[in-house]
Amino acid sequence: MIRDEIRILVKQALTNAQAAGDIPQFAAPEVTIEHPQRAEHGDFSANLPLRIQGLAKMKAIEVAEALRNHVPNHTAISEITVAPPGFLNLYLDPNWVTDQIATIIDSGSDYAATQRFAGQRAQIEYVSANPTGPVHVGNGRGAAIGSTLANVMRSAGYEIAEEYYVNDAGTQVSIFGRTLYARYQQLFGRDVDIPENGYPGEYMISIAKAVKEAHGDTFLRSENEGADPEFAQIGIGIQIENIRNDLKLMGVEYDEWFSERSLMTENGSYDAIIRLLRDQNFVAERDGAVWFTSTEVGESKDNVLIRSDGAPTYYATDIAYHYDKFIIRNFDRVIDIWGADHQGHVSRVKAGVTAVGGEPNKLDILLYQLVTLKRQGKVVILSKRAGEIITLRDLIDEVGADATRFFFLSPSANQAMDFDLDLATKQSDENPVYYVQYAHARIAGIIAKAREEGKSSDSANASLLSHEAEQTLIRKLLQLPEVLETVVDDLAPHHLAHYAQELAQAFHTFYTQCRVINDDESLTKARLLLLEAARVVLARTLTLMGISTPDRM
RNA sequence: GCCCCCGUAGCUCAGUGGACAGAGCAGCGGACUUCUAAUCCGCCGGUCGGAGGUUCGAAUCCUUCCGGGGGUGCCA
Repeated sequence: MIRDEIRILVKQALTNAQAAGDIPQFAAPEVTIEHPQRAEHGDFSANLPLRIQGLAKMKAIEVAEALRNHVPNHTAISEITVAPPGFLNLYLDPNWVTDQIATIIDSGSDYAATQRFAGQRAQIEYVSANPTGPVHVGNGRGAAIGSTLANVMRSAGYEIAEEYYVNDAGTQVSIFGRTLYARYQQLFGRDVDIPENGYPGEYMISIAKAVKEAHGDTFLRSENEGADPEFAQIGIGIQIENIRNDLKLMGVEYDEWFSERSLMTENGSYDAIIRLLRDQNFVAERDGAVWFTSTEVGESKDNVLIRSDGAPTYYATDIAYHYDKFIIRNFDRVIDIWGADHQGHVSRVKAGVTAVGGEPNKLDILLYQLVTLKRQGKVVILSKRAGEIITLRDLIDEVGADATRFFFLSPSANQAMDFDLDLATKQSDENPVYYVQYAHARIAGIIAKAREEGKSSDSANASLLSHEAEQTLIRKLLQLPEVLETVVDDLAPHHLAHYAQELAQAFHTFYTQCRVINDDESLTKARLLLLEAARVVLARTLTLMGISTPDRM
């Protein structure tokens, strides 16, 4: 990308200036190139002179002058200026800019893809909500972040496995099973109550009905007997299918639904990590429970692996799961995306991973802050225990999948988020996602009309595109590679949502100021060419976000 | 108590070492005989929570205080 080329030019300028004796010798720091806020400061700027003025024992402005004289020629750069207190400002050549349109169109749906991480396998685990109930709104945020990050990382060359960890073992599942069995018995006329800490939601009745439909009274036992152990798993299976369908509404589909139970059966990772921890004397028995003495590896406290009732904790199976990710499947990189309510779990999972032979620096745990729903300015309480919960499916029904994803994607992950249902529904015309999609629809409309009129971009002369709005739009198109790099390096997909709005804005401004189909045949051709490039980049941006690209609205 | 996240325009948020701090919404004023007005243009709006410090330069880094959220289970 052009920013990288400019970075090399500036670095070379320093080397040249030092070789020429205009700047003293010293080791060059990392060169950073940025976009100045103000257009009169150029397309790119380097603050290197300010950074090295101390090393050079020169005034920054003099360093800048010396550097400017030694920047190698490059077809993309038409002018370099020095600005106080010591910036080097670089201006793109308008003809080089218009030449890039063809490159963008040629790349098509691969535009801004790179091979930066080619050959590396990364696993991204996200949502992983308990299969004991519906996915709620907060899980939707994880879904939007995770699937977008997966898309963008794939475009950077990673081979990505998207995965949902199914907590189909443990305490919550047995409570689920007991609740479901009570509902199941009720369907056969028995007067039983759901357990005290059970799941009161209506959906449990639906699952019970589904079991009854598929299996009849097969699972009905005598009154004072508990349910068949398999019964809960059948219910869990049904609920997983519901979750899969709900997430699919948002365009989220996984490569793997990984069963927690399997770790303790055919997978074997659970036994493996217990053995590994024992072999290293990281295990102690206290109060009838088995503990990981994680204080020995720097944790603030020890953690239980096996409860006094013999059941493994979530923590133990999570270590086993990560053992599977790192040791069995040997991923080069693992990214877990969790809600901030799991924040206390981060450090001890890393400690566990380290203790069983994984490399904690290959594990990134991306936390997103919690989502609160607001309706009529009031917070809607979200709880599986409360009678009325708003599920992800409800939200998508109300708001639509595209707006849901865009809303979840817009704020940075570590910003707590209010999802204003009134804004997202009643005032949906003002929703930014429509602004972006409308730009795409407008482009599609013009291209279709041009085709009807027999006009095309064949043998267009792009250098005619000298209008300020045209140049601004093309320069914005050229920024997508930079945005994607930031998204991957910072694990911050929200930048894509902001870029999408900036891109749409550049287009709408162009649309207003520059009529595409006009009396000047060669200008029409050139602008149609620009439209094709804009469509490529806009579609690419929306597709990476998992948002549709309507041709009309 | 301790740990994590946040505090930027009336509201929702970008910006996390650079130039005069930005956008959307809201408010005010303009622009449709034109390829979609779900649009565009202009105006208004800020002690970047407070105070110290580091730096040529701080919304950004450090310290401390205040305020909001989350965590601190033999739940997940």
